[in-house]
Amino acid sequence: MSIKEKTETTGKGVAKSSSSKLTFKQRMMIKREQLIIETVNSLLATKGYDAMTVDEIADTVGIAKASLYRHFPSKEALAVGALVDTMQAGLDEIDKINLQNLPAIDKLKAITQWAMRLKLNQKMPNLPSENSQLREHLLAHEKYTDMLVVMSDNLGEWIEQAQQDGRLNTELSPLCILYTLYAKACDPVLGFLKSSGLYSDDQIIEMVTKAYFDGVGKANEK
Amino acid sequence: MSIKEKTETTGKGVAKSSSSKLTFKQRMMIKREQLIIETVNSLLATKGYDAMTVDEIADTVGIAKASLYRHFPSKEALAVGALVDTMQAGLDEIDKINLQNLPAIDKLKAITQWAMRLKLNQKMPNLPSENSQLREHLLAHEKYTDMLVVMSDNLGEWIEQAQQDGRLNTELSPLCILYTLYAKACDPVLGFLKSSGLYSDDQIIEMVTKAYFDGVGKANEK
DNA sequence: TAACTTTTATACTAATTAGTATAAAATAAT
DNA sequence: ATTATTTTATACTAATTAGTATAAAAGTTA
Repeated sequence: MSIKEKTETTGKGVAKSSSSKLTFKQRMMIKREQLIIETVNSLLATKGYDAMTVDEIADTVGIAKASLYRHFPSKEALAVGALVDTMQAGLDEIDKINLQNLPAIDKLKAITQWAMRLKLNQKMPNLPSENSQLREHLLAHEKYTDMLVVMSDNLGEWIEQAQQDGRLNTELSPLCILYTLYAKACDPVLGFLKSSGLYSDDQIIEMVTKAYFDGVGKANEK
Repeated sequence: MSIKEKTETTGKGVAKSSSSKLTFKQRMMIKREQLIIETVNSLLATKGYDAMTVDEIADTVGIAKASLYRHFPSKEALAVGALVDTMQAGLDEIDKINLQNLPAIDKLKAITQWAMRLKLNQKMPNLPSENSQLREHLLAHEKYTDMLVVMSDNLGEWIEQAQQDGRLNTELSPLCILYTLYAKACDPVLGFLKSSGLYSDDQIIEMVTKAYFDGVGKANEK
């Protein structure tokens, strides 16, 4: 590889390189990297990290394994890349929601439903289990933890605002609400309801949203 | 092994053998099998099926691997055994709750909290992910699916009763409520809140119960 | 004590899989 | 057309791990 046109990718984001004009090759590189990330996310969503194999990723993307390792140096880097990508998508969505002038409670509903739709479409990677190697790596990955902090800060503001607006249960600590919100992104209920075949995706999202915000108990004589 | 005192175990439950009088050896066998199951459940709770190794199980229990394979013929059988055991514990708990004369809504709260406490104590095995081999095996295992049906029937009755009592949200289908209830048994929120170090187990259970039944939204001006 | 059974430690196998090496094929650039 | 670069297919390695074989040690029964 010649030095003068080093493509500088491997999950670090080609888009951020100095020159804003990209060569055709670089654009292809980005495109393929996106395809890889999507594939990994889908596999993480359906099989989980351990059961997902690198050969499988390469086959699904439709490139050789060697080419895969040209983008990402290891299986873990692939997974971290996918998780970072999903996190970035979440941050982008938060920005988008912030542009609209909604009450905080509706912002919270919007981001929750965005995450649930991702999960329903099997694009939301499963969280690595508590003792996994991946978990450690992820929490050691500065970019990821930074994004997590930014996201938590944003959501935290919404939560506190919604509580001040009297639209969120003030008996629950903001932290507790934050965590339950994150949990919606990996709620197995969505998959259960989907596989029952009784409901459309929209119906499922509506039901679970209602259950989450209004509770399953009867307090809803609005 | 002599035929006349074949111990007849490997997860099928020694207790059900013809003679009600058990030899010392048989009782030891049962005791050890319980220890194995507990260990597997704990490992399934913390690491998940894929990351759990058979050598690890043997080491943790404190017996040789060969002895482990005398009880269970495979790693999958170990996991299924553990899951069946947890399911049985749930059914037992349901029976216990049914003996008390509680309103259906309180029965539902009781079983939910029982499951959450198990999860908090890392005794609740993680559900196998959607595409896993284990999932298939589990759903092919008649005993397990039978138990699942019995449990669902029981919980379903409670749910419908609670709805008739006007204590459960009737806008949600019983199926939806059933699934959200099952999901509480593997809710990552419990682990998050615990690792925050801010709350006791009881506080966590109280918070999550409140969030679940009353909702995070503000409808609770009782 | 002697015969028998079970457990253990150890070492093995066979399969899987992350990651690498390499040479041929394909693609791009001059 | 020729040269340089990238991709691919293939085969390899080293590590892990489920499951088995075996012989010695421990324990049980007569």
